[in-house]
Amino acid sequence: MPRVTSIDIAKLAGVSQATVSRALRESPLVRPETRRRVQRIAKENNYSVDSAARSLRSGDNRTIAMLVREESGMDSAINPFFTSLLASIIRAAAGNGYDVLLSLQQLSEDWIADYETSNKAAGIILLGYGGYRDYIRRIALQGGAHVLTWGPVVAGQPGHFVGCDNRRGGYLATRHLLDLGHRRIAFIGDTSADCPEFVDRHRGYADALAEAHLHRSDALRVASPPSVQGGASAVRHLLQQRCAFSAVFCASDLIALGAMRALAQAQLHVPTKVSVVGFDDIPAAAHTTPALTTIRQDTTLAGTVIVATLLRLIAGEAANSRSLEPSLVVRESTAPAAAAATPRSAAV
Amino acid sequence: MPRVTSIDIAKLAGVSQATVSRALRESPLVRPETRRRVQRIAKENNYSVDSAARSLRSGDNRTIAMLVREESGMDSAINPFFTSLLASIIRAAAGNGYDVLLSLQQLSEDWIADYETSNKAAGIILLGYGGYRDYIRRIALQGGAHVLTWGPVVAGQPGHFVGCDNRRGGYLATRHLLDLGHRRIAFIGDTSADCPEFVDRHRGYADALAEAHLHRSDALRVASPPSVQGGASAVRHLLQQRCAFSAVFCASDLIALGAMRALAQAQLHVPTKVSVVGFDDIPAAAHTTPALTTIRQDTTLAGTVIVATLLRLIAGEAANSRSLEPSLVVRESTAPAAAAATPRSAAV
DNA sequence: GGCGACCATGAATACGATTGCATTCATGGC
DNA sequence: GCCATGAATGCAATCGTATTCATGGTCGCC
Repeated sequence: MPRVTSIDIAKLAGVSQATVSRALRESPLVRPETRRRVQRIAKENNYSVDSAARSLRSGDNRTIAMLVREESGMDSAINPFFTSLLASIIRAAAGNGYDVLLSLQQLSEDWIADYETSNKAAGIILLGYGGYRDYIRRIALQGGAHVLTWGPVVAGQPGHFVGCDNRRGGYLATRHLLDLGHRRIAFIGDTSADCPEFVDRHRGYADALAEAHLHRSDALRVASPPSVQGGASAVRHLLQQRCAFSAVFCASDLIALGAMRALAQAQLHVPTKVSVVGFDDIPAAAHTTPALTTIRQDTTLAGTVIVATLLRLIAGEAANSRSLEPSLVVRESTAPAAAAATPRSAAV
Repeated sequence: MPRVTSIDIAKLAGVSQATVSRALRESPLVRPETRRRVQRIAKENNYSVDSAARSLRSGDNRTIAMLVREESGMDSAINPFFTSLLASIIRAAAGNGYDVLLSLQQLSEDWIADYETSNKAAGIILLGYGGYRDYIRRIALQGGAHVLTWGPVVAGQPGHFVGCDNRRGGYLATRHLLDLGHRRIAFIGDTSADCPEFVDRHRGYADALAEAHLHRSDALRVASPPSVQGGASAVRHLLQQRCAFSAVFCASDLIALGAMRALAQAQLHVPTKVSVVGFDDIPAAAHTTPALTTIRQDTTLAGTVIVATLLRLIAGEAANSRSLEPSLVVRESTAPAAAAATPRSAAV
């Protein structure tokens, strides 16, 4: 069956096609009575404006594209933190009348062209591309596209960013452990440039240690991919090294989940023997046993800010990068340090 | 800056706009040499075809819309099983040259119109709408839209479905527990019409019990929302009732997570005191302590089948609903029944 | 050498809506 | 009684691309 067009509606309503268009866009130019009649007839005939035609003619596009980086090593699942963020972004976008196009393809030289240049989307959100500074810088300097990246805000860096204040988060986590009396606090997470978030979290960790006049030991710092497996093997590594520690700050909740699992397998009870703090506050964090103490990133707020900032960019207005404040959520995985019991003695 | 159009490229290449269009679409009508030159110039000038114009003129649309139902009670997170499915669908769609528009809005009378009638998408995938049979039936009978629903396949039901054979899954789970010697096996999950998946899983459970000539006790069946909290309170309820059981079949992994948590809190060790089986095989299932034995739904396959079926629908070809085979994944949360130790005696 | 076949290209049009401009009609002021 | 005013509507020109039809040139073949 052929598509119903505004011309058909015009005929049925006994008005011109122009009037139909105006009536459906709530234009004050058309008499309220006429407007309602046209709208009624349109609805009765199951008509709705062709978005391609509208977009072509009016030149405005009501969709934004979102590119989520796939952890190559991970099983096909999307990082749960991104899932929350993604949901919140979609909601915020919908609230502003925007649709969201979701893609998981690798960020490539052509990606921007494929989406914004081809007018599929009015703007682009990048999730998980914190490590692609150079690429993002190039795009930003080249101009022409509206790109917003979720990631650390660095002064002077070209491009637009919304992210969490990871350094502050790392500080809060470590400070919490220090306040509980812990002195030998391990840090698990990859601090290579691939993930600048983790670098900042480690900085916050170092800040807190320095503030407490504690020496930071390299033996207590274990690189790890941001996955459950990564966290588990990092803890195993730590135990093998027979390196004493009473607390672990994990650079992400997934790592923390793995760490808790490995600790349990080594008969090191959390939190009595070892305290664990994560980062992100993914939904699962509240449901582990024991429930995970962690640094919360408010994804609802983040989604709102991300969308608001991107829309400002699209509208051609000035938009600042913005760093969001994380907060400490104390649950069951942390407890005061027991003076005597060091993991070394407890470890097999 | 004004948009670069195919006319600009035509001028630069010294050919007509028609030739540009043809060259970029790899038309054999244009001489290979010319084609390459045009493509080069297009790339150099950062040009790409305006998708709105292309879609309007050619009448074909390369995006599909995906509507994911939000569990109203849940914290804003998307059900992790749907997350996996969603990722797999996006990948399959991309493999076929389709973009995916993701929406979380409530399914409403206008939703179809908003998306397919307005030509935003060529087809629609519904996730989590298994309970909306009536609505889906109406849409199917009304025709005009290409809708594919993830959910149980029911013979004679209008509309197109791809889903898991939940009854078979329920059977496999229960059968596994029976094989381990369990006789008092609880079922946790909502079996109201809201979630036909769960109804079928319960049927499979009943099948297995009947096959083993066991009497099915209503006391062992606890309704529960499909969430971690739901699973936890269901187990607490069961324990309060002082109803003996040595195994639990949970209608979803999230429920199972909650169940395991509640059992741990009640000092009932899994799997030595109580065995637990879940359903879905979400990523977290492999990382719990103990790791969860569960019924796997192959999301990668599901995504492929969903997209393939929908594309067939869009192409106007006949497409059958299809039921996918689930499989049992044995991990650590199930063990042979200990003849003596019934939870009743162990419960506080 | 002439004629049709064929290949590569260009000119022109249509997709369906938005919107500037023209038009109509009623009204009111002088 | 006539023109200026303004509200409501219609006309027609776009938006950028795909595609049909026409055209010019090349080639093969008798």
